[in-house]
Amino acid sequence: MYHPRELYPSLGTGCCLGPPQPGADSSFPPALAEGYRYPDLDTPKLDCFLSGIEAAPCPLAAPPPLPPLPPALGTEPAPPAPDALHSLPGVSLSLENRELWKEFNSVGTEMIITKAGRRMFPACRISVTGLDPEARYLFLLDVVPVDGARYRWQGRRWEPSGKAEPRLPDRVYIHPDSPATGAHWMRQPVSFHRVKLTNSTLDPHGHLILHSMHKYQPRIHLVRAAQLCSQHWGGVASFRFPETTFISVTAYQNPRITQLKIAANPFAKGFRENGRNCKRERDARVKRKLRGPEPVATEAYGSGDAPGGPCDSTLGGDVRESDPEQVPAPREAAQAPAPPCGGSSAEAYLLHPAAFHGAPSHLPTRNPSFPEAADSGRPAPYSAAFLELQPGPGGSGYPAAAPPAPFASHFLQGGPFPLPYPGPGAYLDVGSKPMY
DNA sequence: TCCGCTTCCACATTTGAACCGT
DNA sequence: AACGGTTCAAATGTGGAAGCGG
Repeated sequence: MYHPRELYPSLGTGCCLGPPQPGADSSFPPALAEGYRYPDLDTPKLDCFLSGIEAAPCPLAAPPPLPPLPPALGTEPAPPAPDALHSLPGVSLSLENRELWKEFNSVGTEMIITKAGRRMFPACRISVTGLDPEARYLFLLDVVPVDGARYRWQGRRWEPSGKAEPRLPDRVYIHPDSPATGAHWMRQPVSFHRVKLTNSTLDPHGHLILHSMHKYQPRIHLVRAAQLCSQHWGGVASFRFPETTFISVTAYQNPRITQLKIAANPFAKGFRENGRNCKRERDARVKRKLRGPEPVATEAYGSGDAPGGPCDSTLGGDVRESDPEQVPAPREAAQAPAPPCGGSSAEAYLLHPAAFHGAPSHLPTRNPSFPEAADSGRPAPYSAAFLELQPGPGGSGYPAAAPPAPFASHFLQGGPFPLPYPGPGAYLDVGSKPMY
């Protein structure tokens, strides 16, 4: 485990990362800050994100660089701990399903992206320790490009193939339990399994927008927030797990990844060797179609789960069955009274309909009046909309496909703040990168 | 025009939430 | 209120067609 103070000694111990406080000096050019603002929003409406966050004693003007990302996929064993940028002393995160991620990473993880949005699998499943049980925090996730290259599958491995596409607006997924107390977050693992990835630059749902055939790195951000709404800032911790690096694709390139996904993802059960959608079954269906209707005999295979049958699974691994991510908890678990974050892992997230999917389309965007959540840790059942920040007239100054910058850079660079708070489970655009 | 790469879409199947009746 | 069955939306990878550029 890397301690943040070791990674970022420049932060010191008394410095919190945060937006410029009222009256505080900031090196952020006012003109540039202006570029982040919504022309159609009244300033007071912006006061709804990260409100009540405790004042940072020492806002920083420039972000410290993250350590270099790992080299090519699968070429080097991932370090056992996340890299972190962090002003929350003592807080540490660990990747719950790290073994599964490592398995994918050893092959070269690929994530499907579609216009409608596709979930990540494996999902980031995090356990956190060291939080103040009484304080409240937000959990965020974003995905940043690893390098400035576009990749191509060369039959056996991924290789850089030219320059990356211009970087898209950054969007941040806000965990629907946010904000919740430290005790709440530490009670059980925090799952981001409902995060969706899309390649649609005009995506209206707020999914995280990625380019196909590019390498990305998910990051987890923890923000201390005393209340839901405030103009103050209480510290941030950003983590990334090198083994979660992936290449976005619109169709799987590496058949080994396909096999792993089918074997590990319960929704792909039908494609396993004993599934009715396995290749053998599909071929048989095609033949039956060509020959015309005839008595269907597929039931002879039974449920497909019977051991020793003609389609015995050879992929259903031990890891998968023991991994809570692949094995949904019994339905009773979801029905039983559970703590807000889900006494039984991800099941609790099912208590927050639509929240993980970002903002429902019928909800107004840029909701300025997100309901104050009582300290029950239970967020409102619906999220507000995501927000999209366009580059301002001053220009962002970011090169296309720039190397990943710390999430906190948005704040560290002095603005814009406060960000509009789109509500838990929604996505927040903090992008300042030119789209084209 | 051809070819290769990439994207898109319909499809069958599985899962789980919602609904309804008992 | 609890339970069980049914329905339906959402999720999965597949495979072929379409689009695009060299």
